[in-house]
Amino acid sequence: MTGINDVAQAVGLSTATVSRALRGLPGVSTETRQRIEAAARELHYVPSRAAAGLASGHTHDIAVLVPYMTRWYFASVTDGAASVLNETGYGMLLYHLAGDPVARRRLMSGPVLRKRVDAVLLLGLRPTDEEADLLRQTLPVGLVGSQVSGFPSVSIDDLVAARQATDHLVSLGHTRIGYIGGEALPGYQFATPRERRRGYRNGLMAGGLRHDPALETSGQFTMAGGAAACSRLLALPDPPTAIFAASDEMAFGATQMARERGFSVPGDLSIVGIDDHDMAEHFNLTTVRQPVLEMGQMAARQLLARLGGDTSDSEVVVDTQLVIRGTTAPPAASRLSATS
Amino acid sequence: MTGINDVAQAVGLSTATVSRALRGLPGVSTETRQRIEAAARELHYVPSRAAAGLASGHTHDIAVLVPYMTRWYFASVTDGAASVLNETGYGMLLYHLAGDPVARRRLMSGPVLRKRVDAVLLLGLRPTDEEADLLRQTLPVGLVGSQVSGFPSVSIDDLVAARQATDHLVSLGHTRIGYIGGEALPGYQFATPRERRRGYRNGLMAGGLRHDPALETSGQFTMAGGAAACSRLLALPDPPTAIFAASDEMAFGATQMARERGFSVPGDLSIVGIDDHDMAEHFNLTTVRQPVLEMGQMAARQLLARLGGDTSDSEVVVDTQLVIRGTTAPPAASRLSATS
DNA sequence: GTGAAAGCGCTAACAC
DNA sequence: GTGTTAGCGCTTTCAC
Repeated sequence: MTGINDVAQAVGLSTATVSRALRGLPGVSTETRQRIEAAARELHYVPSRAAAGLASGHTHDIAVLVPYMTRWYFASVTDGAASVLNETGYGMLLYHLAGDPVARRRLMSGPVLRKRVDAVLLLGLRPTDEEADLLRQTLPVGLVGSQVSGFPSVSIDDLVAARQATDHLVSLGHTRIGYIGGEALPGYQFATPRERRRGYRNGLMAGGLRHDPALETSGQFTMAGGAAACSRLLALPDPPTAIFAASDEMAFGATQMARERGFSVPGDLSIVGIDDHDMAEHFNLTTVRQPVLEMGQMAARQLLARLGGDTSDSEVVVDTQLVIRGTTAPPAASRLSATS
Repeated sequence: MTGINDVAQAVGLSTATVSRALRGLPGVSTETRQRIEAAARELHYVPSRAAAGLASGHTHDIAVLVPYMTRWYFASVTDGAASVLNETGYGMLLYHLAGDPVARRRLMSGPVLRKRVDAVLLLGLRPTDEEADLLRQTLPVGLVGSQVSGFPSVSIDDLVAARQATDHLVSLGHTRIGYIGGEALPGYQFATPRERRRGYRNGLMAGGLRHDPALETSGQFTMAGGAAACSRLLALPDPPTAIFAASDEMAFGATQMARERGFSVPGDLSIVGIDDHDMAEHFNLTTVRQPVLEMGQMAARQLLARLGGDTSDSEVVVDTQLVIRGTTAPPAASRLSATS
């Protein structure tokens, strides 16, 4: 394996100059720099990360911690982050923080990550206060999908997004609007499920509608869960004419289940989701779009900027947008009265 | 940050002994080992990977290269690999080899990876002959989803899987069987699309059926693509009574499209996929199951075994299994004649 | 603008 | 069973 020494000898300069030249540091004449770059390319020189890291204290790696790997949202954010990290020469170490709280504690508790990466990106996960304190002192941390003061983050306003969905249904004239939500992973306090439910309730209130607890159900953020939840709602004595599902995957399940039960969507039942999932267009689903891939990219850039010395503590809240497709319409009753 | 020296001083031993003890190497008395472990824990000692790597030549990191991050198959394999890697103390460096062939070349071409990781896992990707030669000489390489002689791999037999699906339809009595396939990413020669199509054709032949090129179409391995492909097939003058889709995601799209067009599934049209996707049960889809998560785990273990000195060159082919659910049935015609 | 030299924090021979 | 001693291949002062 060719090392920095080989390059230095090839051009008849010191390793110090080669190091500076190759990293784009100032204090190297243009001509020298070019000679060095040429030689490095010629020799297929690739610096050793271990050596560079040991000497400089920087690993050029970023850890990304995810609670789920196969859910579209997390895979997409990860994808976005990976693209900018890889482009800028950073490695992305991916950790799946599944059920195991021991692993989480070990990872989150300072030294492990500190010795391994330059920064951490938490997707969806909300650090506990204790973890927040620990991390804050050891590493730059970025959040996606949740906001914690003192940490840079990229997220949507879940309350607003839920309002956009609910308001849409209200404005169509629906008065019995069901909700399919879900719980945070035990031990992982996402704020998202809570906020979206709050948005739903606020939306009802703003529309002058009564909040009926029977219309609130859980779909566990999965398609099958959404279907089951929809099934329960439709079996109610006085079923809803519209459903707001807190994620597109649940909305897909709900839509399909409704049709399977003989309900027309949106004829008998309107359904709106959140995400604008890859498959949402295919399902012709009305939803509230969040730019997931871009959020991953932004978060990565934000973190890199921090590593570059930027100290601005930005908590970016990106806009969500109602995308009206074919699963929402005025309730049957109002259409009848409109035509009568 | 506490280093190995601090631990050594705390117990009054040399760093060499501490290093041996903490890595579980032989030649340390049990009592000493325990004292060292206690001290290390007490001091929250975490070894520096950079230093260890520089000294030993091992990074304890594994690179995982994927062509798509958000597709269920790849996310699941990655998930499986991550779980075993993380458990064993290895880091998983994830690289998204999207469209960019330059990035691919750079990564695949020896030194970059060699200086960075102990081994590489290629998901779905098939190295070109040139890449294969380069990689073989620099690093242990594992493959998932494709087989290349000389590399350990974990895959299914795509030909067999496709036969299982096709044979199922044939045995139900279908004689006009459509195929929804797809192409490999340009520049990424997966064998999978080709093999599955071959299995389809072989299955027809084995069933004594004529192969009609008009019944073969592409769904690009996406749900929307599968829907479009189904639409095309159903618009044919003499449409198929059954469709084999080379992936569940395409099968989902096809199923939904068929129903949207007023076809009953499986009444008028049977549909079978491959994968046993998370959502397959929800769609009640008949499919050929491959144990995706487990394949990721196996591949990771295989690679770790290699790093541990195991030289057996195993090309594991895991069994696939027909899972009969509710989207396949005998063709309408045969049922009519059966009751008449 | 360039070079010399001292580490970074471990591991691996080799000695005892 | 344990200690000593060289490095691993870079980066980083500090000189010049």
